[in-house]
Amino acid sequence: MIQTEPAIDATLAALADPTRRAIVQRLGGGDLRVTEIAKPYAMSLNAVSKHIRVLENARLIHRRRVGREHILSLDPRPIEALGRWIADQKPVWAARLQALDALLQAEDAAKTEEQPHAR
Amino acid sequence: MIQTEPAIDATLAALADPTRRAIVQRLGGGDLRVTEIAKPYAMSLNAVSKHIRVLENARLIHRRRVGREHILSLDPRPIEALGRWIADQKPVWAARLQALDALLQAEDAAKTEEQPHAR
DNA sequence: ACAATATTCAACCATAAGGTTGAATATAAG
DNA sequence: CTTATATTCAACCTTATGGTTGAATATTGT
Repeated sequence: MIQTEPAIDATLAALADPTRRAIVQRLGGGDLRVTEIAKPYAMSLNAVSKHIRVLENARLIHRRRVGREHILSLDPRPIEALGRWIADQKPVWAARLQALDALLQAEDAAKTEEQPHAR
Repeated sequence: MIQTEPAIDATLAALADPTRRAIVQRLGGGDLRVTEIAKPYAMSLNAVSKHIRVLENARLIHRRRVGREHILSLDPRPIEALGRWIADQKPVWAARLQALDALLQAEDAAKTEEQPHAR
């Protein structure tokens, strides 16, 4: 049964961009305004604004308006959900890891064999 | 210091697609050939072949040719690395979660207040 | 040798993603 | 009231993504 979890889709897609992942990390240290978030980046404020919007749609950050400033807070819950998804798979993977190890060793051996006492 | 981890980029981007995530999950049960992987999907074999290529480039699966068949094995290590990345952030987020809880409660209260003893 | 099977390559298409610039909006400060 | 600040909206551009179809390649079975 092929399960499609749309929430995790958004989380993964949002985190796949390095700029956005950096923003998430910075927000781990505390709330920031849009302009503050944008400061370290070479790109335009508008581009950062868009990234923020993506993170917001993925429910990774939460926006609260205080006057003209928009203050962003990190909401770690979707990432924790992702962590749980990964943790859940772990037992399944134990067997795969072992099989893979054997496989890779065998391949390396074969590759070495390929050029017999290479000059 | 804004750290950019290109390996994690690829892992996240590869997993962000539901088809690819399903493939990863199926491979958790054991190795499969390309055609076998493609079977449950409505899309063309070619499309699946492309997805497989993406997973391969992200080092999430490993391909071994046996005659005309290409046998794919899951390599869970990049996902485990992702799990570690998430686990590493966890302590940082504890504080954020608390702050967020308070914030959301306050907002709900404000929203309820907005319509005083709504009819 | 020939046909069938397993898979990729190549070209193409539509839409999404990430970026830009310039104008609009909302609030704050002089 | 006027100006400055914070932020988004809108339009546009380029490149990436996910999909298609048709042909090519490699291997296996008859």
